[in-house]
Order: sequence, then structure tokens, then C-alpha cells
Amino acid sequence: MDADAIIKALSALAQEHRLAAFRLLVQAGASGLPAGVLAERLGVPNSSLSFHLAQLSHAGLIRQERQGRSLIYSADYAAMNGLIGYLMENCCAGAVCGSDDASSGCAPAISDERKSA
Amino acid sequence: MDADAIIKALSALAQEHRLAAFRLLVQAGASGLPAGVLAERLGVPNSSLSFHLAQLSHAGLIRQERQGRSLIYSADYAAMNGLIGYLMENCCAGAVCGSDDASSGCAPAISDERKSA
DNA sequence: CCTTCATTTCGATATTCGTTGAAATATCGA
DNA sequence: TCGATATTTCAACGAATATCGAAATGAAGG
Repeated sequence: MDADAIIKALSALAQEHRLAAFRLLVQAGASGLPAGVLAERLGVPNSSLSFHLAQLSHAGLIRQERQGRSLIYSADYAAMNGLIGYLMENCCAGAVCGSDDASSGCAPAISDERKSA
Repeated sequence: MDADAIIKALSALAQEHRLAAFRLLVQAGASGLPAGVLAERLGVPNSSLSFHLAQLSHAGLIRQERQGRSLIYSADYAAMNGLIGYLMENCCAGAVCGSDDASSGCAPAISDERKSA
């Protein structure tokens, strides 16, 4: 997952309705949710939500599958895994989960490398 | 960290120059980097970078500290930790680090909860 | 075939974002 | 205080984004 894909994914999630939609899809699991249900739960017009789902889809974060006359959307966990992995490696310089307490998680791997800077 | 703060942080990182700047700051560690150095390394005019740094700062992802006539910026690891924590909890439904191999990391905690949906 | 249902695409519009040079602010040294 | 250095703020512009109703597409059932 290169930097460009990361930016696309971050942009896709950086919006109220899209973040909420993605969270619902994650909760829904592999079975996913149809667009209509998503729109109703979010209180957003169908056409608006369709635009947002297209953004998420274009970013590779969700998948579309037709089932009868409904389009079922579901979260792409691999993509999300890739995004989080990138953030941990490149923007967190190390381990978030390695430490036992959550307070010290994200910290620079090298405590002080002023020499190379 | 509430959903609104998360969206602000995601928006802040969802931009080429800002993501690059943040990565540099993470690499730089606690000592941080002055605005000028950042602008030069990114090949962005000072005024443009200042705008981006303000965005990151407003999102709580970086901190500013005056040192002589330079303004030193540094990454706020706690904020980044909060962001990643949120994504893992709310958008990944569980463990990224819990599994041994990276391929299966981000997956729905509940394999199939079609009943409640 | 025609109708109904689910969803997307199309226009049009208001808002926000990214960019930049020029001017303003702040610090330091002589 | 003056001049040099480091950085931000301002003003203006084009580009991208979010929104929504209306029209178009695609599938199912009589």
C-alpha cells in the first residue's frame, strides 16, 4: 500500500457520514449491508450516500456485491489492516500493541537521533 | 477521542504534504524539526507549509515550540496513538496485533452476526 | 411487457481546500 | 535601534468536495 493509496483511504474516512458508514459496515461483518439500510440508519438521502459509498469503494475500503435488487456493501478488512499497518510503521515509529499499557503505545522507536538530523 | 476529533485528525493526514510532514516529524523524534527545514525537505513554499502545519496543529497531531527565532514542530505521539486506537476499535472490530501473521489481522470480532442485523 | 423497487448518475450550487506572493510579526546580533 | 533571519498571516484565485432532487439504470414479479 503506497502513500497515494494511504491518502485516498484517509480522505475517504475523513468525513462524518463516510466514517459512520464504514463503522456500520465493520460492525455488520462479512454479510454486509444494503445501501438503502445504510442510508436510512445514517439519515442521509440515497443520492448523497451513494456518492460517499463510491468514495469509500474507490479508496478500496469497501466492496460492492449485487444480491437480488439490492447492492450489498461490506468492509474490506484487508485494506483497513493495510492502512493501520502503514500508520503504525510510518507515523508511529513502532509498536502500539507491543506495550502493556495503552498510554505509552505510540512513541518514536529511536528515543533521540539528533545526530542524524 | 471522540468521532469529531478523529475526523479532524484523519482530514489533517489525508493530504500529500501533511502526511509527508508528519512522517518526517515522527522520524525526527522528540527533538522535532524547525518549519524551515520541513519546508525545504518537502519542497514546499514556506507559506504553504505554514498552512499545513496549522492544520496538523489544529488537529492536535503536532506541537509547536519556539526555540530562538525558529519554531520547532514535533509529533504528538499520544494523539496518534489515540487515532490508531480508535481505528482499531471502531473500524477494525478487534485485533491487528493479536494474531501472529499480518495477513489475518483486521477482521470482524464476531464472525457472523446476521441475526442482529 | 409493464410496474415496482433499489440504487446510481446527472446537474447545479454552496462550501471548503490548496496554493502563492506580498506584507506583517517576532527574535537575535551588532 | 537597525538590519537580518525565520515564520506566519493576508488576500485572492482555481480546484475539489458535499449536497440534494430529478431522471436514468437494473432486477424481480405478475
